[in-house]
Amino acid sequence: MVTASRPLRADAARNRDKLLAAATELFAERGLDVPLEHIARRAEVSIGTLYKHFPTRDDFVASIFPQRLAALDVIGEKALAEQDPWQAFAGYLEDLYALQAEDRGLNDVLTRALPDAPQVVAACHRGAGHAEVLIGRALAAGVLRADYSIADLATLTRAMAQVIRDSPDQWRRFLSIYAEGLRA
Amino acid sequence: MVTASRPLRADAARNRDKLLAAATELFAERGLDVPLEHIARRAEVSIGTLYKHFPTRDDFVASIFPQRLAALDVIGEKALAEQDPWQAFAGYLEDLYALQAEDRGLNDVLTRALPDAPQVVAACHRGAGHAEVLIGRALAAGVLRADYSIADLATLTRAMAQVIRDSPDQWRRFLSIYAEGLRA
DNA sequence: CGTTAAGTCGAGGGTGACCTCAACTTTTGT
DNA sequence: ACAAAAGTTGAGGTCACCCTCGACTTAACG
Repeated sequence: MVTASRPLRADAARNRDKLLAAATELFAERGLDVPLEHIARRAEVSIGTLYKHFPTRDDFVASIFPQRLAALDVIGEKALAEQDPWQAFAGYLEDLYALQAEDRGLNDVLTRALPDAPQVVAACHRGAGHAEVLIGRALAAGVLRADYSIADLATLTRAMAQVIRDSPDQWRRFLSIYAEGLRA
Repeated sequence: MVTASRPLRADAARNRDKLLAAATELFAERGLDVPLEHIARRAEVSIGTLYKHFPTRDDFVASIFPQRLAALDVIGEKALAEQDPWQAFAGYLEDLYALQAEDRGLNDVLTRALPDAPQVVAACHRGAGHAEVLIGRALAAGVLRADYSIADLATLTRAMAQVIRDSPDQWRRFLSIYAEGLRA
């Protein structure tokens, strides 16, 4: 079912872009819960227009985060390229949380129940896939505590989300302490 | 300035107790943000009566948490009585977060900006005092990483608050991993 | 140009939380 | 028993957010 609807009218395309830009900024600054009215205001567009283009909050998420989540793949590939299994895993964590720290919206996406946007879900699954390989390698090399699993990483991610929110200058230290506890 | 106001009328005292009971339950179940209307409803009292007795949310907190926070002193004393410095510190953490896990309201109190209730603030300071001694002892014994400080414990507490909320059955595991990273 | 489909606008209705206050009810003290 | 003081009540005002819809505006195309 190809949705080959007529292209947007010029003014509509412009407004859509302004909305997307505003939402991108505000999600990053304030998180996913920012009031939609704020987005409309920053885009200099009426609330009605916002709803025309993006009927639900998830429509914004679905339009914004797939490309943002591409960064997940980048750091995943980077980590897979690293030979030392511990360095690969630890570096991945560092990079992952650096991303979260930069973008409050990403922090929310990775923490809360996923929005029902297939592309977002897919990107997260790919990310989890990378993590699983990295954990597997580190386990095989005997450098990671033997009972570590992807579920622990999910827990850590939520914990880090909180730490990043509360004390953006402390998360690296917190992570490094935790990571010490991880070595075999 | 002694506020020797006349004692409460019988019905008023009864309502005050019902409100306190309801608030205690709901804070523990749902956290500090529970709507005041819910408290009134559970107490079977009108919203106006609630505001008569407790004009602000902090008035509830101030009436409820000092005794709840006495538990902090108990686990603090218990830890100070333990001879092995590592065991004392690690046991304290375990006990502290067990308290948090039992009571969503306590979790909130320990995590968020403190309510401006002097008794609550005082209890938290006493708790921090205990922790400071325990950290000092462990450092002196060389069993705790040399740069650990009370600020790290504050960070950990916020992280644990999140972990407890998201995965109440995982926090012990998470804590034990972190604690591994703490040993000297 | 003029028609018209597409798009924009914002007032306004809905919800849930906060808080107040004037009218009513109950306790208390004499 | 009664008056005054104390307490209770809930309707309703405020606010912030959600979302809709009918009247207006404008780009697109012949």
